[in-house]
Amino acid sequence: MAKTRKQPRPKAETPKGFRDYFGAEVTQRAEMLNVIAAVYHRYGFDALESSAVETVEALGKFLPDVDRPNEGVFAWQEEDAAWLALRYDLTAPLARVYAQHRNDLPIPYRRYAMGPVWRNEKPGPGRFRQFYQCDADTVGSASMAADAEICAMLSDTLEAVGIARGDYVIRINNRKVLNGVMEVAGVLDPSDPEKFAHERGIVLRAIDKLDRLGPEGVRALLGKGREDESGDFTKGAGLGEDQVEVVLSFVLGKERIAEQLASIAEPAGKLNADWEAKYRSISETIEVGDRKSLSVDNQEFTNRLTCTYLRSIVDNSVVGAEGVAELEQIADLLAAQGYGPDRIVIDPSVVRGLGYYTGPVYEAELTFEIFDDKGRKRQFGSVAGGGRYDDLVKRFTGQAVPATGVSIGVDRLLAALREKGRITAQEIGPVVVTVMDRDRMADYQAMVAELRNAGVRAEVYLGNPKNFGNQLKYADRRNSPVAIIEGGDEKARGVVQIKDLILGAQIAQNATLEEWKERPSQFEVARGDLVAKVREILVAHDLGQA
RNA sequence: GCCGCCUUAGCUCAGUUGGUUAGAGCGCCUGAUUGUGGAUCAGGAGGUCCCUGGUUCGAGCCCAGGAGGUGGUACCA
Repeated sequence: MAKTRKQPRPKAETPKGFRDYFGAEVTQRAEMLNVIAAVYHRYGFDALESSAVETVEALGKFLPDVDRPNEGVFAWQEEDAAWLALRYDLTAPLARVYAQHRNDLPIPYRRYAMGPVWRNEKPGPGRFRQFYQCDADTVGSASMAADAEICAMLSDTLEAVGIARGDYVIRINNRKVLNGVMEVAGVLDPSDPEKFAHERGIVLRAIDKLDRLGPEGVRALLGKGREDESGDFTKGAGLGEDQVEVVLSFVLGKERIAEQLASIAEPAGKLNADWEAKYRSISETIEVGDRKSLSVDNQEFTNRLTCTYLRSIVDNSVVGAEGVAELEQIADLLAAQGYGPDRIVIDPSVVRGLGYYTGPVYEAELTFEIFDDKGRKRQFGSVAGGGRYDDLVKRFTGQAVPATGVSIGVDRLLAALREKGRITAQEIGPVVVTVMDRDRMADYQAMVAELRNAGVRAEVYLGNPKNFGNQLKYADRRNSPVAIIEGGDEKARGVVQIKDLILGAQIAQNATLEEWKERPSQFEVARGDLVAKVREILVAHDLGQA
């Protein structure tokens, strides 16, 4: 016989950056998507499910001067030479859908969308190449009310999925204010927008890193550059000291205001008298840094204060002043609905993705502390973000269409809730009906059918029934709450044994072998009472409805 | 992309100046118990020491290159 060449076995592995999701991970995500969608829907947004594949052209991801798409997208070339790609977010597809169907869609068009997106990037801890997003956007409204509404909705959504008020904060900034600051700092010339574009990029990225690098790190990046611990040098924006100071006074606005509140003896020279009078009155009644202790009136005041402060910086810039006015509008609209700075706060250090945003930008951050396996403190970054992008649809239609929206990173949010202990990845298994007599399988199937009809998750043990112990081990591994036993004995007497596995585990914690062998967690009931007893146990463990 | 660290059993990790047959804990399997999971006890299986080459009488250990992982940094529509 000819030797058949052994084919090398394929290695069973998930490609790097991807992962498999099991049991509770899948159901919990689906549940979370439902909760989020329900809030979006309640706010008047319509569902939209668009194609997962887009033309690279529609995504706008062709590299400049090259006929190849941007790395970072999963793309491939069709035989007719067209490039297709997996979507990398849900916003670009929305712009395409809106442009394509605009004659049939209401204006404004409000839609929500959810699903996986793909990015061909270096994966990191908690960063995958496929992940779920859940977006809501309003296309065709330039009103700040649209932006304020998105922020309010984001707040509601986070609380709906189980993030307690005070465990998160939504921070708002405005790209126009940022541009105003750039103008004042001399890195943006309104008459020549292209000039200093490179420097502005560095400045924006530097601001984005305030969290990680601190004020001094940002200062270095704004100036000559910064060397990190590994000796790697990052070139800075090369700003002069005065310029750096302007940007920093902006970015650190939140802290500066707090400082000023703390020391009434050192009022800020730049701020006007009106402001001083107000802050004098509130600084006597609040603990600085403890936002929760502010009364509602004063909370509202915090955002006003920030606006006043920002205006003092960008006073000489037209777009800057416009941006501040927009922020004020949003803050007022939110305050009128009762969303104060304990939930939504104006924070000049928010920059966000830099790309297509043209006005207000928002970011939701979780504020509770979590610890990793090694006990180190870790911070959860942002779990949601968004903003106004008034130019995205224009790429298709040539007409400016204002739009604003938000995107929630569902997987990160889930991970956060798990780490917080709000939900456990452990899934409760089904009730397991054990098989004592192989030829009475029909009896066992009948039991399981009764349980299922009563709405109880249940299954018959389908493995090799020879070793009875293994059946209970199986139930244990499945994290089953209850096991059912009906041997010849019980059958003859018309009863069944019902084993409360959760109670059993609890008893075993500190029971002797003898006590355990007594089987205090096992109950004998009449065959007819099977379903009732099982439900009773489930209810006792808070696992089912009565 | 750049810099550092790491790679030994399913998992977490020991492993002496380079020396015979490479270890532990946990997990897994079997039995004590063919009708009782998680406890206890006894036993057992499980290894390309990341790969390739080099030095050496001899390499898990030393050297070179490569791969993979990880941390930092950069980029991220």
